[in-house]
Amino acid sequence: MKKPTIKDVAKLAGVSFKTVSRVVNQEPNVSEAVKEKVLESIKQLNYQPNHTARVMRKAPFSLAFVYDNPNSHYVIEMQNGIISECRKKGFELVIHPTDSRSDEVGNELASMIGSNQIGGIILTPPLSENKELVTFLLSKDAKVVRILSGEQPPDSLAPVLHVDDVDAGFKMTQYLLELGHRDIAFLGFHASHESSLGRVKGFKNAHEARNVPFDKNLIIDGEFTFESGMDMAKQVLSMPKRPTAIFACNDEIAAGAVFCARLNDITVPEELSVVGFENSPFAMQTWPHLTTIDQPNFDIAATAAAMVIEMMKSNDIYTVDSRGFSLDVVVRDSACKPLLKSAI
Amino acid sequence: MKKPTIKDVAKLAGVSFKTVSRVVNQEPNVSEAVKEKVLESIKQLNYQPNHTARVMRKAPFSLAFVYDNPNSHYVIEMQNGIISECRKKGFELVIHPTDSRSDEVGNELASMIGSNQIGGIILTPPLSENKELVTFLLSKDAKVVRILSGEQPPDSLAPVLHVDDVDAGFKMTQYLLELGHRDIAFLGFHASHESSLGRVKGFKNAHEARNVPFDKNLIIDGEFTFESGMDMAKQVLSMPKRPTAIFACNDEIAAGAVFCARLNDITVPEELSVVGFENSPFAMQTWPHLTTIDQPNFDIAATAAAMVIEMMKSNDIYTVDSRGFSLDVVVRDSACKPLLKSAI
DNA sequence: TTTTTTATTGACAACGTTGACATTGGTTGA
DNA sequence: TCAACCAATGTCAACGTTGTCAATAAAAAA
Repeated sequence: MKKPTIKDVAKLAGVSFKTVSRVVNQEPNVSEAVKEKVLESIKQLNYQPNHTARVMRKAPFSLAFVYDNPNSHYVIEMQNGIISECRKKGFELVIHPTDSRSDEVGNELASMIGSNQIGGIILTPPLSENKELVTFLLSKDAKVVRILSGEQPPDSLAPVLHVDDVDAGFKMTQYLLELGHRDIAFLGFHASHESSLGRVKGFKNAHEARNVPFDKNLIIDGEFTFESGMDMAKQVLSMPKRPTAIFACNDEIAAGAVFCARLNDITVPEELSVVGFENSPFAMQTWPHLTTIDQPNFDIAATAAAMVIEMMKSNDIYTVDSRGFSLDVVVRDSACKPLLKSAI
Repeated sequence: MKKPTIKDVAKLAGVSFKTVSRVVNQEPNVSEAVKEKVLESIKQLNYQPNHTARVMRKAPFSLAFVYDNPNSHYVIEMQNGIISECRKKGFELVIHPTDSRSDEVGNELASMIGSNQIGGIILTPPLSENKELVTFLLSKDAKVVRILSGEQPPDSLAPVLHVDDVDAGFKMTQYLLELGHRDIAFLGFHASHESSLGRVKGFKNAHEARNVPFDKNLIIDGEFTFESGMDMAKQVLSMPKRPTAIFACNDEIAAGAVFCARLNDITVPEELSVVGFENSPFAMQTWPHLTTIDQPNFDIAATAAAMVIEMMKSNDIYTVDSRGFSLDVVVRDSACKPLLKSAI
């Protein structure tokens, strides 16, 4: 009981296999009668076009999602967004986690492209920041879409889905300033991490917009992890003039900061407001629930997938436009008005 | 500048394209001199075998990872394990999240198999518990490997990677009993959830093995979520005879329970020990860090992938053996000896 | 009616690879 | 010396599609 081919269908329907192909591909110029007969035979034999043969004659129907990110929540949300779009369009997704520091990324991807498996690629930070990589992939005839944080990149190599970190950092800082905080620490600055650069920039901008001076010493370097969050909070909380609020560069750092505050008998939010960034599950599993920034990862990813697919389908120079996404503050319970100084 | 084919290489090396094919596939009976010449040409042209054409002539080189699981950490660990194995063997992974309650799963997968994209399938709970589905997939000539929790299934349809929940539940309960707890609540029983059945069974067995009676009312039904964990803990903590320990069916429930205890001014672990299951990131981001059960997801997944690949390669009836994985208690800070009753 | 156009269908090659089999030339064993 | 063998290489069909172009029949225009 072998898999039926297009020829089996043709034989059963009493037409040439080319006609069947036409019906399957919904090409014009097939008479209603024949079309019906063919469809009937297809159903009867439970025929399914051989995807592989089809790819060989036409173009790849797969795209790759490339990431180097320890944050499983982020990855899954992105992945799900991409998959949902792929399903709709009949494309397949290949997952490609990688180490952005290794030189192999390019070669690995090139080999997938070269072997005709992959037609399009979705790049997330920090890989999407690597222009050399993008140029290289472009030279291999792949369609590339980048998801980028931080500031809008100046180049137009490939479409960008831009997550406006500067604006989000601004909004969040503004929120804290409006609550009355004047000494806000920023945890998780990372010079090589584009999105942290953007968030810091928004942080600074918000201060300037309100004419609130900010202390550079309150911008702390660190990783995007819980442990690092603890360390940084420790640094900040032992300062002579202890800040009244912490702007953590992501929720894990925030969770670490809350944890550290608790270890030092500092109550959150009464004595210390802590806000996060990302709206990951951690935000809801810390006490108090974290006020944070929500990032519509699913939608971003789905849009990215739609773009790549569009680019793969219309193979001409026609370029899809870049898009920006703005993020919003999700108010929960980890930030409130600061206590009066005298009360501390 | 088109992609070079095997014929281009052949022309350059001055041999027939079949010989090139032999070199590429490392077949025997090629003289050293010729082999060297061909390899040289391959390098020079940067030739890459066309994966698609290869699949068409031989068998699929892709396998699918099918899951229906809201837990991103679990999914990513599994996924990474599978991918790492796929990389080694030159296989490609297709991710297939799905809704286990829908009837479409079978059809979706059948369509991937039928179209020659997928040769093997890795099924996780609860899909792996669905014998009908497994039988159906088997009938479509797919290689299937199941990852199952709970008790060893009696059938031998397809190889199983069995996670020994009963044993793990036993170990954890034993740990609590040894600490001196006698009133232990079990949060997160779910009749349709195989692994919860296994964990409860281990829970009961441990009590019986030590001749400790247990109260059936302390086994609470609920979902595997933070919110549900809070609800269940609330139920249990308001009982007249409040338990001294909580065995949560996963870390999220445990985190919810800890949270709930805190809301009720019950200190963990002094007044209430709470243990989790899974060793997810949440376990380290709750205060105190959760004592929990570690599940080697990466290894399990990698083994599963190795099995499917083995089955795909050796296409005969030769069956890969099922395997069991035992889990261990990770002792952290959320459980300790119970206070004397008089002290409560 | 005859010619031209158009819609429908089919024959055949091509995609890039591997499998089955044929050919060549050299080595072995009687 | 010659048959038998074997290693090395080549020829050609096949995999299941789609693209190109030709052939037919029907409809429209002359």
